[in-house]
Amino acid sequence: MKKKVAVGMSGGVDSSVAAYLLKEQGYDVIGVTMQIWQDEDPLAQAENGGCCGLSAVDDARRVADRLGIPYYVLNFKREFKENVIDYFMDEYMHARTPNPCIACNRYVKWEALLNRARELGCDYIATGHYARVVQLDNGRYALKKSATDRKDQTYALYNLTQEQLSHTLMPVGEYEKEQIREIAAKIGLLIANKPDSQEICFIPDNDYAGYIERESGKTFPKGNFVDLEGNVLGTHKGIIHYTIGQRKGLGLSMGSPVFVVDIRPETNEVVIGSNLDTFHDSLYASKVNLTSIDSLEGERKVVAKIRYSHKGAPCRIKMVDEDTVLCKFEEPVRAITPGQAVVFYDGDIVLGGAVIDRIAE
RNA sequence: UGGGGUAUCGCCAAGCGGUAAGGCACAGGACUUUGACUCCUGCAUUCGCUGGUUCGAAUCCAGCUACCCCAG
Repeated sequence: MKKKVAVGMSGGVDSSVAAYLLKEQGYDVIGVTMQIWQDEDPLAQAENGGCCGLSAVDDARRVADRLGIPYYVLNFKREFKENVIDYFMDEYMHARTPNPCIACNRYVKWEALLNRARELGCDYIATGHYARVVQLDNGRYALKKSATDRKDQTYALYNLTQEQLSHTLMPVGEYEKEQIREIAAKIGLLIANKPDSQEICFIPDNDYAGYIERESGKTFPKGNFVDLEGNVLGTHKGIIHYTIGQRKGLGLSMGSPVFVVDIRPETNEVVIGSNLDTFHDSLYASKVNLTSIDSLEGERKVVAKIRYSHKGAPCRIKMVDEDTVLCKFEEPVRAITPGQAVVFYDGDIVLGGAVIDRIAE
């Protein structure tokens, strides 16, 4: 009996080719698109081209027809609202910087989709991510970096559970992006040259601060920009507009570039410093999720990424209490940002990750 | 209202008679399944105002205006 797999199809190249590859590999494939957008206005939807996009359904359905697989649109609006949008807004309101894609992956693309897929009789779910899942000698399922250094999405997937990983297929992780586009073109998919998704999919105009104000109905008071000595440098637009390491949009003309080095919600201050002031060499992170190992004992040397596009930096990690890990870098890293994930790598394998709480001294 | 000084892009600032540097900010683009960072491009036909000298002035001269400092 063929194993049955539900492929999350966004209408993009990667997930479309993923469906094709799985079919070629002999799986019983069904295509599904997760309906997560909140706005029913077709005009607003047409604008949205991201991974969760709105041209998504048309494109995905066309691909499914082409591949000859069943296709369904599943409604995950509630799950997306509760686990991604609400979390996103709440983090910014607490002067932290969320990563909505990580939350979406864990709770919507995997948790919710896997449950629904099982109801449809599926053994696995699959996506078009550039990452691989492997089972290690210790029996655990781990994420492995994609075959190409140029595009690897394991960072955004670190928070998946063992249960989720054990029912996950990511065939695209074995290929280069160019190869995927070539395959798409070869099998006659119209979306072969569709641009990669980018930016926050549920905020089409990219004005996330305006979005938070509209959706929450709250306003966020102006406050002071201050330097590290406490001198007032100007007025900021409200704390939700800023993140650590930010340069643009401050409107501060200091003669040399200046950056956000801290955000203090208790005094409504945004602290400004030089580029050098954004570097620190250790951090505390909590909500630890381990993938390749059962538990983290003692100190361990790993490479850590502190944001999606970070190349990674060598460091030593150890647990300091039940759910907090201390990470000490060999060299200072730029803009350690509360709310962002820190993901630990042992070679190509994701050891685990956690959410950054604060800089450690 | 006696004397001295300064007035160049939103901010800082080169320029010193030969036809407006640069930095910051800002805008647009690239990059990017988060926010950022980074990179690329753009950004004063005009130099407080009005006259004058000169082939030619932001640069010299005169008057006016504004601000600053010292004397009051």
